[in-house]
Amino acid sequence: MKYERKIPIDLDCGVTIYQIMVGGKWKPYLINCMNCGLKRPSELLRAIHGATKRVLAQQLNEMEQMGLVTKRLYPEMPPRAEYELTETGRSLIPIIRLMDEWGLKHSCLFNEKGQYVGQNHGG
Amino acid sequence: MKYERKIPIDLDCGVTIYQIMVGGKWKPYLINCMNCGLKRPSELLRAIHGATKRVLAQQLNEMEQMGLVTKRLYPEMPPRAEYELTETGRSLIPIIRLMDEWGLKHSCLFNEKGQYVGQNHGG
DNA sequence: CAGCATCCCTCATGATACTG
DNA sequence: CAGTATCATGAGGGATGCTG
Repeated sequence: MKYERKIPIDLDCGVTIYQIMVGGKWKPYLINCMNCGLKRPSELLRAIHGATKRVLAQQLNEMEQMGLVTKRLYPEMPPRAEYELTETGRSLIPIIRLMDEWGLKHSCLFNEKGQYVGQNHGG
Repeated sequence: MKYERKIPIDLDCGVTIYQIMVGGKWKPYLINCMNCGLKRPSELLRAIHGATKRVLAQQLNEMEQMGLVTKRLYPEMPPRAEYELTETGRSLIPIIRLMDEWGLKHSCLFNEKGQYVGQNHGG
């Protein structure tokens, strides 16, 4: 098994489990993108601005090992791959949806450069 | 040079905002702990196993700047401080609760050492 | 197009010590 | 007890190149 933890985790704490399984920087975005069905890596790469194909592939691998996504590889040329959320993966959608909603509700605290400005009703 | 602050953040993506504001390793735990009311740093330190007071203080500072907690410092000796969730901070509780529930539901995928084992080979 | 290996930088965090 | 500065580290992930 490739996925090992050096530090023993606290199994009583669901947040810890969650962070291990969905903690990667891009996993929420990946889950979001795959919400609407099968996705190819190139699609995901285009959709998720700022990520490289290396990280996406890596995180997709982790998610596959964790049982969050399934992978289908077609033996064609050029190759084609498709990823899809498993039921477990889909069960994360509501959480990520909440996160997204919460974030959007507070996006007014940031300026166009993405810097935190706090209350910006000053004019 | 080549490595600049990668963030211009995507304000259209709530997940990004969320990760900026609540992305620290210990912030969910802190929020959880403060759910039941005022908390002193020493309490939080005892409650959150594995964290050092340095990180907790740091993340509490960030959370205060972000408007997630308020801090009350008593000019006593020895000093006393109390942290409390703001309304914004409390609005995160449902999300963290969901994360916790989700994680607990899948904690069976890990063994006692916190290593991922996939299918739980029962008892 | 998909996947992996390599190099190496950055950042958050851990450890420790000091101040008030 | 609370808070901060300093130093060390290691894991994540950005950039690039090769393979089929």
